[in-house]
Amino acid sequence: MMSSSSASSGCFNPDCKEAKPERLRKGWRLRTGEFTELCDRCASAYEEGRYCETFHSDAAGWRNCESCGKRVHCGCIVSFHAVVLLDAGGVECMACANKNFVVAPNPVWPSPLFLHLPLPERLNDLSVKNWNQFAGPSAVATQWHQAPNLWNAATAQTELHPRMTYEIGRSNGIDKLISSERPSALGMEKMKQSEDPSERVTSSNPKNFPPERFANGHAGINTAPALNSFHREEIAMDGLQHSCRFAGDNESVETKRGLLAEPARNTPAAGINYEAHPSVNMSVQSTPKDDTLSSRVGFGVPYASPNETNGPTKVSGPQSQRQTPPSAITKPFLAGPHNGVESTAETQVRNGRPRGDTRGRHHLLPRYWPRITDQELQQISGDSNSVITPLFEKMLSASDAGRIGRLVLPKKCAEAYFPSISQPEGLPLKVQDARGKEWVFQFRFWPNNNSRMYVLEGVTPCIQSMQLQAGDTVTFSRIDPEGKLVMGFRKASNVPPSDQEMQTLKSGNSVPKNGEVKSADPSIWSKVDKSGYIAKEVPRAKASLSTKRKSSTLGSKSKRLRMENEDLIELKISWVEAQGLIRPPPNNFPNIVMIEGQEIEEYVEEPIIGRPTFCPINQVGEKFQWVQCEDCSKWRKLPFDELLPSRWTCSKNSWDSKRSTCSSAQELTIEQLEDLLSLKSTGAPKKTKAAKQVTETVEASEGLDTLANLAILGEGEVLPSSSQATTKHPRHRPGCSCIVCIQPPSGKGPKHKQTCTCNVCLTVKRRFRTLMLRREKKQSEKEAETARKKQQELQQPLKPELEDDPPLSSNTSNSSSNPKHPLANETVDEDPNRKRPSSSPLKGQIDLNIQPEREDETSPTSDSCSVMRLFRDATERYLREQRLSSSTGDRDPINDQIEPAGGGVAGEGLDGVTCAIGHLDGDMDHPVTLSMSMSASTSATG
DNA sequence: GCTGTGCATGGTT
DNA sequence: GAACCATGCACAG
Repeated sequence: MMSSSSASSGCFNPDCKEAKPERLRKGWRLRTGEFTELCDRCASAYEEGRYCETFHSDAAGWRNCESCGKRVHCGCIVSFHAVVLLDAGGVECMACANKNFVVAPNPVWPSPLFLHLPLPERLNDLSVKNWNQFAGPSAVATQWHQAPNLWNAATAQTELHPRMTYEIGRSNGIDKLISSERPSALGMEKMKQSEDPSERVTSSNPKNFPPERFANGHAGINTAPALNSFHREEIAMDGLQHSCRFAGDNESVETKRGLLAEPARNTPAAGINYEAHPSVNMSVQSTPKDDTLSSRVGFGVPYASPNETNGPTKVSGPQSQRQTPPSAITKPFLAGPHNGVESTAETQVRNGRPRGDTRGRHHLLPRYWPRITDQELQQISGDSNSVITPLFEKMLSASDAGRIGRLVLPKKCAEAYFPSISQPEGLPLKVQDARGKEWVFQFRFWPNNNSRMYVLEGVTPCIQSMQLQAGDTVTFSRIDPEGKLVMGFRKASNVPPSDQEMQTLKSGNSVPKNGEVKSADPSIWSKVDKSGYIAKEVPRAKASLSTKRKSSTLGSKSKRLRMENEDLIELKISWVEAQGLIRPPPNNFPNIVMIEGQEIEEYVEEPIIGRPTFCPINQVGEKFQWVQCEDCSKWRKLPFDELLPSRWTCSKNSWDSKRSTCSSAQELTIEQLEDLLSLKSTGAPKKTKAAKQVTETVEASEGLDTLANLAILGEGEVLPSSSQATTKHPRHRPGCSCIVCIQPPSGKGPKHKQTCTCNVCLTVKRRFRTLMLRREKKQSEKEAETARKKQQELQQPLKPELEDDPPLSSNTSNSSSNPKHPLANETVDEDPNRKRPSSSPLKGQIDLNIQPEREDETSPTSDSCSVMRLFRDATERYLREQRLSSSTGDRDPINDQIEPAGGGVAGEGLDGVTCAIGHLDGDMDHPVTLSMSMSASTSATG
């Protein structure tokens, strides 16, 4: 093909005989970005779609439309947009493609409308993105080296086959919208007349989709999952042409702007974007001048069918494309070496930076593929006409969600979708949240192992405002035409399982393991990941599975995700909660079976997984239930007999229209909430027969009680578990008041003071009192007598250092043989490797900031044993505290109440443990039996 | 002693 | 085995 320059004085068409046309008209755009100049005759032929039959009639590449049989040329750039490559091979003319697409939307089909755009328009429309993210002046000077990457960003989404599959499957997906909006069999002329045919293709708001939308159009494309790889190829090629156009000419930026999409002009920082756009950096060298796009574009997956070897692009086979990760399709010309065509040298030149920099080479890991839903798109875009281009997502780690305020960005994502930064200081980056609020983060990196570690700093306010926690997912999208970065989020409970995770489910990793709870319906198996957290709801499977996936590969040396005691606490809670979640189907009553001492309800029919509620009875004997909104965590009052879905939100509150939105105030006061929470231990959910039957002992270890107990028992000591909110139990809900969640990572953050009156503290304190009173009530005379004797023995001062290994020599000596000395037994059972911090600074007080410490050796396969040990440890600590308290005389009234029964307390606590985990000794008065049992467990565990 | 920062470490992919 | 990345941790303010 001739270069445009060669045609500067004559018709670009080499077959044109008219050497000196009177005037030249613009034809198709060249890869350099310029337009061909054609004589009137050729231009008319081009515009009327007769160019190929006029000038290429003898050329190769003619084929017949599979539908109408019409002879169509598909062997040149001119005809490129007039045909569609079929999945099964062959081609269709655009008219037929339109018809067929409407009749039977092919999710992997291109947008005929888009393809119908006259090439120049398409080229224009597919202009580079305007990124106007920079918040500071420094940003102005910063170039977005990522033209390819941006293209990737733009096109990647459509390559996300998992996402595509997901969206296509949606009944209200955009593909549906597309097909419904797409006029049938629009002729080329009609299409040409369309102000913006693309809007019918891509706009989620077709009626008012501004024409410029498509100008930044990959976003729109991205929201149209039905667009197939062919479409993407078009985009990619056009993108290439665009890039080449910028690279190939020396026009000023202003001139370039003229060729760029209009909308950017409307954006305040458009200049920045254009100027900074990496396209400018691209080199002519990257634009070979072949006639066949495919040969130059070099799609990563060469999948031309034999029938299409003479086709214009050799880029059919969208199936294979769909199987490629996000960047695959654009990578060939955008990102470098993966296409097998583009040389490293080319890439280096093109990107204007050393190839050592891996920018653009973003084979994003699947876990970063955005799985944004329509709902989320809607959430982000609101009612505006914005087009969202999901870029990537990331599940928040504990570090990300912690108070440090640093969100670690996946390197490839950062390099692909964020501006290029050369200095570690990085750039301020404006990011808009889903509510439209704009945040400015510092996008920067740290050198790390000859690489970079990208972070967004200062995200804490944003994270907090979105009430995000570890395990939740943030999504980064670009909103067009503004070109803004948008940070959406998805709570862990809303995460649809990814393909990967579904596969994980199917794989051996999904084999129910210890602690896994299974409902009758395998599809809604509740999961206990290694964190011990049971996925209470089906949609929560992802987070759980994700964690599980991580955990599944953990070696025994993994300290990060090793099952820790806090998880075990949760495991315990979850068992009970799981009972409460599962409800028998209507008119069915479960059988109670004993499995390892634990009462399990056995359902003949599938149980119902419902949302746990609290069902108190008010003063007039009226029963109702309280349920917590999944989204806002507010409690709503509902009729008692309503069976609620596992995911219940305020919007489903049809019983109280005043409180049917999350914005409406909570009916409960804090005090009432306390009562409500406490009710959980006494009132229990509707069901939980097992919990009812084991009453107090289970109560003592149930849910918040457990936490309260541990907090109490720890009394300032550090439990052998980390309290860091890590990804290992990422699915605490907003407002979760567990000890884990109220403690920021690394133990940093505000501590709860003893005088703190927050819900958590109040509840813990109140539970403490309740439990202590309860225990006191249960003590028998004999126990009391025994305890008093023991107490007398314990009156001897304890050396602080001996706390790590309680001496009790008199007991230790006979602990193994004397079942009447549980404390001694515990001493023997003490794990010598267990790290014990020094004594608590809060003697005799409730340490609300209890920070469990990691257990050094915990077998993931011995959950129940570990639970036992955990409780044993907790009890043990409590006893030690009691002893200290006794010896120092620093007693609080509550402790005094139970002090005489130190052993009894231990026994009861242990009994509680026993009961909870199914090692019923049957004799609550003989904790020693339990202790021995624990000993065995511990040894087995260790 | 707390917090923020920057880098190091080591588990995971 | 390299790259990635979650987290640890030393250090400075």
